[in-house]
This record gives sequence, C-alpha cells and structure tokens, in this order.
Amino acid sequence: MLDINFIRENAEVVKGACRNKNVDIDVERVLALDVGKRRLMTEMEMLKAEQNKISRGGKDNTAIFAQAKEIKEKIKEMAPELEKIETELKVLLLQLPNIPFEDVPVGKDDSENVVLRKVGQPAFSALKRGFGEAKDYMELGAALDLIDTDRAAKISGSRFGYIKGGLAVMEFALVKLVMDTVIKQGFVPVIPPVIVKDQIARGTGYFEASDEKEAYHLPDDNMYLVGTSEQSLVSMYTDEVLAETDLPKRYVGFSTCFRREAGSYGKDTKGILRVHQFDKLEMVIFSTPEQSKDEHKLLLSIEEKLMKALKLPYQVINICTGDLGRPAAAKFDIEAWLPSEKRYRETHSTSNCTDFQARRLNIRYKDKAGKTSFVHTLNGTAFAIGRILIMIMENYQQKDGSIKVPKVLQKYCGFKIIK
RNA sequence: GGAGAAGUCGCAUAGUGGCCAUUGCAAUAGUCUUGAAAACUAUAACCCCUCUGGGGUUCGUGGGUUCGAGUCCCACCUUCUCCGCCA
Repeated sequence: MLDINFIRENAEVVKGACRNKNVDIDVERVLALDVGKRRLMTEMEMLKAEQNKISRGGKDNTAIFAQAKEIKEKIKEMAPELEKIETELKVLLLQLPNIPFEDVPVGKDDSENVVLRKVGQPAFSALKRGFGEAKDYMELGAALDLIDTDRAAKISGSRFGYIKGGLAVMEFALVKLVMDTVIKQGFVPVIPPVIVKDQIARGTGYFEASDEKEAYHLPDDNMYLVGTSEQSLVSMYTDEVLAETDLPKRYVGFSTCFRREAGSYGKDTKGILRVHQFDKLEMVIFSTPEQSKDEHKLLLSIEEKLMKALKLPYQVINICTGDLGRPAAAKFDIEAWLPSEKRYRETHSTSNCTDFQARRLNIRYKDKAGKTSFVHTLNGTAFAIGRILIMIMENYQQKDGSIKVPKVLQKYCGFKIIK
C-alpha cells in the first residue's frame, strides 16, 4: 500500500509506476476520492465539534439537548456517503503497486528482464564430458528410485511426489548448509506456522491480483495454507512497533509451501519442478529505510554464495518493471542451468518491498528521536529445495547414471555418491 | 468441546456515565557535571484537517442506548486460566 500523502504529492510518479508495471488503475479517481473524503470529513468534524461544545455545557438543559440531538442526526445522515467513498478509496489503494526504484529496467514483461551476470560454465553439460546427451532428472530418479510421482498421483493426484532415499537425505543436508551459512550473518532460524488466518493471508497482499485461487483454503476454519513462509514471517510483527536499535532483524524460515497452481495447467506438468507441495528455506528482513538497499544486496549475495557452494551454473536476472509484481520496488532472480532443457530455470528470487507491505500490515519502528515510521521488508529464497535437488541431479549426473553429491553436502549426507 | 477472566502509549498501569485518558519505566531534548550516573525540567498516545490558535478522531473490532460512552447493553475477534480429549 502507498502513502496517500505521497500519492497526492507525486501523482505523476504513481501513474508512471502503474504504466510500467502494467497495472490499470485510475489514479485521478483516487485523488478525487481523497479530496471528497477530506471535504466531507471536515464538514462532519465541524458539526461534531459543535455537538461536543453543547454536550460539555452541563446537565438537565432540555432545550439545548434537543439541539445537540438535531446535529447528531445530521451527522448520521452524512455517514453513509463517507463510508461509500472510503470503501472505494480503500479498494483502489490496495491495488496500487509499489513504486519501482529508478535503476530498475523498464520493460513490459519477463522478455525484457536483464541478465546481470552468468556464473559457472553451463557447458558443464553431460555432452562435453563425453557421455552423450544429459539425462533429465526424472529418468535419473527413476533409475535410482529417488522420485516417485506415479504412486504420489495415486495417493494425492498430479503434481505431487515421493522424494526418497539419498535425495531425501540431501534435503536435510541443504537445510544444514543454509543454516551454517546464514546464522553467521545474524539470521535467526524460524519454523513458522504454515496455516494462517484469513485476514493475514489477505494482509500480506497475495490475494489482490486474483491469486486468491492460488492458496489452499480450509473452509471449516476459514484459514489458508501458506504458499511461502514469507507470508507468516513478514506478518509476524503485524501491528507492532520495533526499536530502531533492533534493526535490521533477519530471519530464515523453513517450511512446507502449498500452491494450487491454478493457472498453470499444461506448464511443467511432468516431474517435480512445479508441484503443489514443496519445502523451502526463505529469508526475511525487517530494516530501516536507510538499510534496505544494502540488505537487499546482502540477500542476493547470500543466494549467490549458496549457489557457488553447490557449484551450480547460474545467471542473475534484474527483473524489469513489467515483471516485478505489486509489492516489490526491486527484484532479482537467480536461474540455474537445467541441462536437460538446455536453459536456465528460476531457483531464487529476492525482493525489496520497501514500506509497501509494512504500511499494510502496520509494522513500524521507533527511531532515536521517538518518531514512528514504517519499516522496510525484504525477502529472498535461500533454497527452494525441490528445484535445487533437480539442479543437483542433472548437473552432477555421471556417465553411469549415478549422481555425485556436491562436495559441501558430502559431510552432511554421509555419502559421496548416489547410485 | 465445556466453564471463567481479560484486552487502554514501546512496556506496565489508573480510570464504574459529564473538563480535550492517570501514573511509572523506557525514549528524546535541556539544566547540573571534567565526563557519566543521579536529580530536576520539558516533549511525545493512532490518524485526519488546519487560518499553527486549534478542531476532530482514537481505549481489541463492529453495532446499540444517551444531550454525553474507555465506562452501560449486544455480537464478534484475540489472549490467558481451569476441566475434558490428544501427538
């Protein structure tokens, strides 16, 4: 959510942001509603002041009390009009996107994202090492009995999987790698709730764009399964005031994530690249406005550090305005090389949401002068485990179909190869 | 699931129908001090408007009663305690 004062004073900037983010909202309408609201409020407040003056007067003055009652009725008549304006204004305000930073590339959709750098050699494909075409992870997994989507389909339907054996062990190794990497940087590990209340699911702003259908709903309790632990982590400090000296607060959450994948029929239907349930380690930071750009760099650097530790080839993408999403002011993705598809696929994403989420969730901090303002919130993937397992399987496959365990994970796994 | 209690500033508290919500701690500024602590003084409760004097709004949320509600009534939300069930 944007600050109404900001919109009032920077209407052109807001319009530009809508244009660049492909959001179709009538900013002039917002301004008109705002003017109308304030005009009506002032009028009602003047009446109210008069009423208060009369009431404070004293006791048992029937004539004057009748007058006060008359004013009260007048105010009551005006109330529905104000409510109507406020409701419409609120709906529009919730739909307005965050303003992208100046240095974010302008573009209409993901085709105009900018590659910042490529790290590692994608040519580390099976091809170059002289054992023919790279096998895809499903083929490797079937041979080694690591992934079973057929039986998962029998039990739970499509887009589910059993992850088994050495691959299941590797999940815990990845968790340990992340913990050892980020706890040093001051991140507090958290295992957050994965079921959240209706108002929290809405509050985090994931439901605004019609992605309401993306979350699993539990109708008996009117609660939702989280699509990412970002939802329960960021909302942790809803309606709280933090101390400036405690910022930045850094957290790394581990949780299962649930997604209905409602709009993605026919996309990545095979295997476990896109599933209804997966585990993810997610970093979330609460910072002051001054800190947030540096914290964003920190998140990206940690993501790259983790990818480098696994020695997976990847590229870093600067997401353009049209692909940013509503809450982000800036966003970087990491895409790892998937040999079987001979292209990069997204594994990580990190966003700086500035005060956009905080205003909506009412997360503030008190600065040294005693003034309260909204914090900045940031998030970044540490590992989306299913996808990283896929990347490891394909990039570490051997000529005989076995899979080498990345060196950093060997001590956590207790074995060096899956065969 | 059953029965009780409670929600007021960052924290803790007072406020049982009538002046624009009390007090303490913490915070910020100042006085004093070589410096610090202590002490003292001042500031600040959410948000809106403003002619900068001030006005309005706000006591978990939403309704209601009243000339007037933190205070009375109703519903809801949340938390806590006890009982029952349970990993």
